[in-house]
Amino acid sequence: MLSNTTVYGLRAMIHLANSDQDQYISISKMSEELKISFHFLTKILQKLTQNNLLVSYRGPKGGVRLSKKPEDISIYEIVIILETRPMFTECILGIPGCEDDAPCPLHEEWRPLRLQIERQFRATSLAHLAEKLEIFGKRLA
Amino acid sequence: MLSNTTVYGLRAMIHLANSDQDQYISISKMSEELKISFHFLTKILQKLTQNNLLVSYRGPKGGVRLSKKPEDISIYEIVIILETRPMFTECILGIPGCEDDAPCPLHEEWRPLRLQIERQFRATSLAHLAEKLEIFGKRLA
DNA sequence: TCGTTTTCGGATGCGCTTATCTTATTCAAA
DNA sequence: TTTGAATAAGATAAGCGCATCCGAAAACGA
Repeated sequence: MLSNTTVYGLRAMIHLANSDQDQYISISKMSEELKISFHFLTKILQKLTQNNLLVSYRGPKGGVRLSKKPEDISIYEIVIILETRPMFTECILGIPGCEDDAPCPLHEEWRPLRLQIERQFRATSLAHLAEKLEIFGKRLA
Repeated sequence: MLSNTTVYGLRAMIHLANSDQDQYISISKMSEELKISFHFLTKILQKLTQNNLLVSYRGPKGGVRLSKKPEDISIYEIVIILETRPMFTECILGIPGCEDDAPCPLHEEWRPLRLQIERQFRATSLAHLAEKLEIFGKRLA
């Protein structure tokens, strides 16, 4: 469903939303806590930084932090940046040009499901997920 | 969402449901009409044959045909056979051991969506899709 | 100014799915 | 019985996402 890259990015973002917003969090520390390869996580967070979801800072005491409040970041934004395929628009049979007025046989069944997934992703904020992490002790690794 | 293998398998099965059930359909002919590599399609249909969704016949006038009526084959069955990942049960954050009583932060949001996808896939038969193909002239390639 | 810490970004290697190729086997018709 | 048509199955290559590595640049502290 989601690529590894996206999954790692989501976990890292949830972790950041659950950390102190006023300081930069070191990528190496995060990679240890989330059990994600440091170099790989660096690559992923770079992409999120380039797309203005994160602010980075180099040097001692450096790291990354969220560019806006966790309430204002949806997991939809993260997925769109990290996922290479257009998962919220593509045809489930992979047929080029499949649209509402030129649909594949599965189009009518798939479209509402796809839309519902998109709505849920848009409606789910990092703050919401971080809160669950706090209250219910849910896991990221 | 679905692998290429599964997508090709689905298209071929819909095509078969839309063909004469009383004769074997040649894989080479099908590969031409669906614009799928012959050798690759062969591999996919072999797997469907091994899992008793198709019956094959070698030699002249050979090919494959559906093992039961198109009404009795759901796309769920096809996906389960061809998809390597357990897409109807796996955690969307890829966290091992994520379950109802040990959920990841996204678990509660994802579970109902996943279930709905599964229900839709179980409820959609090849006959239903083939009918659309007939009546509305929907495309497979 | 120098050394240390940390992110940045390009280059490289690995592994799995995808795709192709080749040989064997089966069956029907002439 | 021979020949050709067709699937079966294993071996092999290509492509891409995954993962790693390394040097460069930036920032801080001494």
